[in-house]
Amino acid sequence: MYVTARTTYAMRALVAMAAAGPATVSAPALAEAERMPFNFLQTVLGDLRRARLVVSQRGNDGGYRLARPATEITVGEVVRAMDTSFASPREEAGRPADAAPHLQELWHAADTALRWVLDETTLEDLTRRRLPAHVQALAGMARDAGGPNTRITIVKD
Amino acid sequence: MYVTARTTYAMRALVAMAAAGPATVSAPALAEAERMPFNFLQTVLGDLRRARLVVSQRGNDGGYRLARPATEITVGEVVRAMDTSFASPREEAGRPADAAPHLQELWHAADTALRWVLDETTLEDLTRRRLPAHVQALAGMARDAGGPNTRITIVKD
DNA sequence: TCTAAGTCGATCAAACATATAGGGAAAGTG
DNA sequence: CACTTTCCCTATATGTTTGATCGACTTAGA
Repeated sequence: MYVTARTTYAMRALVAMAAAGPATVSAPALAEAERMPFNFLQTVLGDLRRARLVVSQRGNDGGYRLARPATEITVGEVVRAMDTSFASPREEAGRPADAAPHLQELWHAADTALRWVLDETTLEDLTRRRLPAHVQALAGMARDAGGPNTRITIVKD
Repeated sequence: MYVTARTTYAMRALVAMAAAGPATVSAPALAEAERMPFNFLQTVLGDLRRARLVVSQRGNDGGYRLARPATEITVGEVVRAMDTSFASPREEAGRPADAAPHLQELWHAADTALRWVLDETTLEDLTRRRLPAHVQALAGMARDAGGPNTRITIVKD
């Protein structure tokens, strides 16, 4: 229940591409700018390409760029593409337990809450540094909550 | 980014205990009722005990019971106690990336959204089968969303 | 043709998730 | 006390994921 390094690397690379506009950005340039291990970043970029979130250009002056406008790529989409834990073999394990029939409903609610944030924030929002209003509000709540309580942390980066 | 089997086993066991009221429930009884692998459940119950969410009683007619009223134990608390992925070595990896300074804020918002669901639902809510209003609303959204879109699935069970 | 750059696949160690097994310790019961 | 029930702890096994590295191959442009 956390965002993996893979995913944050992917997000950072994508935001960098969004910032570069229509120009291609080479993998070495991305690794340099974001201080990511180059070889690892390459495999991440390969995943992004196969997920059709970016397109690549080989040869001299090649590199990567977004496959679609930054306004049309949501964070949720990226997370789903990168995080292999989705639809994992663990998924189909249990039948709905008799003693806790409402657990399903609760997990669905949590799922929806998460999508409410991640599927409504685009790469453009991140580059323009203007998150959707409700996302900003939630982030504000997190800041103000104060106390050093343990928390559910899907936070990463 | 999914709820582990450990956590759902824990939740199911806890809901069963909440339903049993002040009486103790033995590990074999829980394993039977919930169809969980007995040996594995034992290690889960040990974790719950060390997290002081349940208390145990040995000997004849012993077993486990909630350490506090079901109204005072939230799902978020249980998830935090069970999911070892929190505060993992992955946590401290990266400094806030230059190119994506708002990513942090976004993850915080997602975190808050999740807690908004999980920290406001208690074991009592689950046994009484009456989830908080906003949680019900979110669950409803999930049902109505319809389409066979891929989704962020922290759903498990 | 030369070469910079992306592409692909193999490999690897460490951690984690999901179990299974078994021996020991404690708390009641007869 | 002996006995049973039940919890307690630790070790082992297996498969998957994560994070990372390396090297050989292919493509596109100068």
